[in-house]
Amino acid sequence: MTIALTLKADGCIGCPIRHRAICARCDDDELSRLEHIKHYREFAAGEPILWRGDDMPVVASVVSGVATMSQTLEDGRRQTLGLLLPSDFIGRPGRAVAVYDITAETKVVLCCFNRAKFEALLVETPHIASRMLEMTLDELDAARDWMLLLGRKTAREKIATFLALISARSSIEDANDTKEKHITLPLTREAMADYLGLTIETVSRQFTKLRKDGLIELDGKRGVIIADLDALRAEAGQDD
Amino acid sequence: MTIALTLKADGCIGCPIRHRAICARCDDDELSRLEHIKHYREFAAGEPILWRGDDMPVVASVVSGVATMSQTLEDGRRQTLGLLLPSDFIGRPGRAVAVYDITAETKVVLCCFNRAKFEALLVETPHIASRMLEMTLDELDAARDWMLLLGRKTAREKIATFLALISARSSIEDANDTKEKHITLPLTREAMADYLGLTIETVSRQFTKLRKDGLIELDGKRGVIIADLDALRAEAGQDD
DNA sequence: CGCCGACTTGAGTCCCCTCAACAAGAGTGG
DNA sequence: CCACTCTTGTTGAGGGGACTCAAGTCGGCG
Repeated sequence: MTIALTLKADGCIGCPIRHRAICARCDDDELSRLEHIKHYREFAAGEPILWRGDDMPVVASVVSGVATMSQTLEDGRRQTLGLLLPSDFIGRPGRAVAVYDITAETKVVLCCFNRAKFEALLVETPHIASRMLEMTLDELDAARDWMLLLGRKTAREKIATFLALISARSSIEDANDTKEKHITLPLTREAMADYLGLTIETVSRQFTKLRKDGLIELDGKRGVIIADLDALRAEAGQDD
Repeated sequence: MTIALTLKADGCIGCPIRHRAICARCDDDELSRLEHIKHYREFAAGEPILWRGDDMPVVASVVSGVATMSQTLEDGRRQTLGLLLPSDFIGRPGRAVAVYDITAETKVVLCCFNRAKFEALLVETPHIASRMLEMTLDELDAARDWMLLLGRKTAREKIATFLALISARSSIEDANDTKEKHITLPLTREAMADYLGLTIETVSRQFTKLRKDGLIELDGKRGVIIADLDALRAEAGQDD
């Protein structure tokens, strides 16, 4: 809710997501135009960022932290539709009202753009429009891959897939590629269950089983040491 | 495999998907440029259109018929990722190799464009690029809605959702809005099972149960009479 | 007529869910 | 420092919904 003061001078140069986000292909001129309509917002872990039905005066890029996008049935059954990691985009051009809930799972910093002004830029600057299309197509592929997991994979395969995913994601940041890999889960058991289409108890049981089978070790609530990444990937049930 | 001769003179004017497909916003000039790089292809019911790993020299719009996009695990478990109905787009700009299988479920006619030439048009004509982005965002929403179904809905809710979907889709074409609504399923039981993340037996059993509960009547293998659409929608488990 | 594919129905099993109790921290305040 | 609470996670027992395996039905077609 408070303005983030963590990014020095708020400059796009030196921004951690400068080369991966919606602005990735912008030249200096385009970047300065974006810079004029942007502002940062920060959310605490667990804080709702957006509810379905809310007005969306802004679109945004995730600068740091992890958020989730989810959808809920009348009786409370919830399905997380995707993780929102640094450089991911929130909001849809041309849409004034949110259709999904967005929740900060850790402390999250967003780089927000006034929606109307962003839409104008989208029309005027092909570099933003082409990047927008590319990112949307990537998200579509990710959503479709997740449909296979939700529709067809077993609980064990789901957990293994998730761990392999987090492992791959954290490799981008950490360069240390030792055999035994330590990762920090960005989600609670409940958030993982919502993401994987399981219950919290099943998630917990599968973690225990993978530990007893020697594939992983647990280090507190959020720490996981992946003892054998290849074996874990084999458990994930690859597509043909 | 054979060139379609069903569309008179192959003209875009009078094309059944002229105002819904990727070309929806094109002016006369843009349309004639598309017209120069297009050709029709026809596939029989059950025929594979594309396998994962195939080269994709073309992108295409579905002109008529129903195709499915699916993904398969090593051991054969298959998940359909989406229906491809008239006006839907096949292929991804910038991608030379297919990542999903595409199968004709009924006789299908495609309007194909050379991929390289289409990509050039995408850069040059903003009307195509903006429509492409809009269609991709719509597909992303549809995929996310389906994730809720796959992850959280019961078999009965899945079938009810599917029937309501087909009913809504066929309403666009048929104007007759009688109380008792007759629809023709575009998929076999097996294809429905793949789409809904179920087995063929469970699909069959749920159809029988809905019939015994008086919500639908069955008319041969492919015909369904929806006795009470509102009740069916209530069974579909709406989101909040 | 007989075959074939698509569909239905039945019996039994299993994976995951539900309900419940318990454990392990992390704060909080006296 | 410790008692207390609250949140988060683990583990157990039992049940149910969907799956597996198997047999039977139906309609279309050569």
